[in-house]
Amino acid sequence: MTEKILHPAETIELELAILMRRFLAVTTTKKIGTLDRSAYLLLHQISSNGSSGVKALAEEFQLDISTISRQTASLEQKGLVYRIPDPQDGRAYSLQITEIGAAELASNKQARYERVRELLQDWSTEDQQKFGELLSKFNRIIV
Amino acid sequence: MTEKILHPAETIELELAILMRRFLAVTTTKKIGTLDRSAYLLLHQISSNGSSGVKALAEEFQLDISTISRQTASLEQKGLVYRIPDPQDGRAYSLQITEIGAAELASNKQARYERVRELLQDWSTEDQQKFGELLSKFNRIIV
DNA sequence: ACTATATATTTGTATTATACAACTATGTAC
DNA sequence: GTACATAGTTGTATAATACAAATATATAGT
Repeated sequence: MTEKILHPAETIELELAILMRRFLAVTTTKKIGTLDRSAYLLLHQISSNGSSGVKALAEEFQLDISTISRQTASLEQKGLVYRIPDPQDGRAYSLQITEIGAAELASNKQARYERVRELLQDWSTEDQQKFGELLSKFNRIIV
Repeated sequence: MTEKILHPAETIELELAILMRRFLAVTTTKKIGTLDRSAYLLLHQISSNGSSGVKALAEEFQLDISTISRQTASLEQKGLVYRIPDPQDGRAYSLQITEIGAAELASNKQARYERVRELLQDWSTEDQQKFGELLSKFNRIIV
């Protein structure tokens, strides 16, 4: 078996594709917790970066405004967020997390965290730290 | 701003979710090359791990057999793979990549690779290598 | 050899996440 | 005040998926 030696970027490209596939499969079927992918990140964003409107969220996640509009409507309908009309602009409003929303987010975060921690149990602390760092760094460049 | 200090696994959990979101957005809209996510990985798998049937591919990717069945049918219809009936079993067959398929795969791989290389241009070689390594390692544990 | 069961694959149907386009309501500029 | 711009919603289409039903072939038990 003559394994071709890959340039790091080739490895990363392929492994990213594989990671996507796996992760997508997992989060589509056996979803961890009660929040789906979009709900989890929306709540996280609203919770940690303060309230914001549909447009800003759409930009943050690079999704269509209509998509975010539906997703936030769903969150609102479930009582996880509520809207505050923008006093300056009658068309706009901003979203804030409710107590229930914050609790849901926290418990989901915990469940996901534990799942990852379990997966990483055999990794050295250095590798865990480095992986976190590099992922963050990578996320900041793929705008 | 009192930033909470995160355990590495918490960072990784969150950054993975963000990565998914971004990557998904990118590969859904501005798709690189002519192959979609599933086609790219299917071709890669068939090309590098030899021919296999729908069932094996479904297991590999943890997707439903019906999903793979449609995806491979689409690949076949585009002339990227062809089927060989299994001589032992009249129900089964295996898939092999065609010349066109191999060419498509190679050019897509190249385009994706270049995109990643561009993104990583400011990273040190060590970080690139380490990131590739850790991604591979992580992929192997999220079965 | 016959019948029941298991297996590989396909096809039908529903769901979900998404984008784009059309629409509504409100704001801004000339 | 009229025209244009903007925030958000709703209608519609598409793609990827899962689950269930169907088809064809294989295997096991009698």
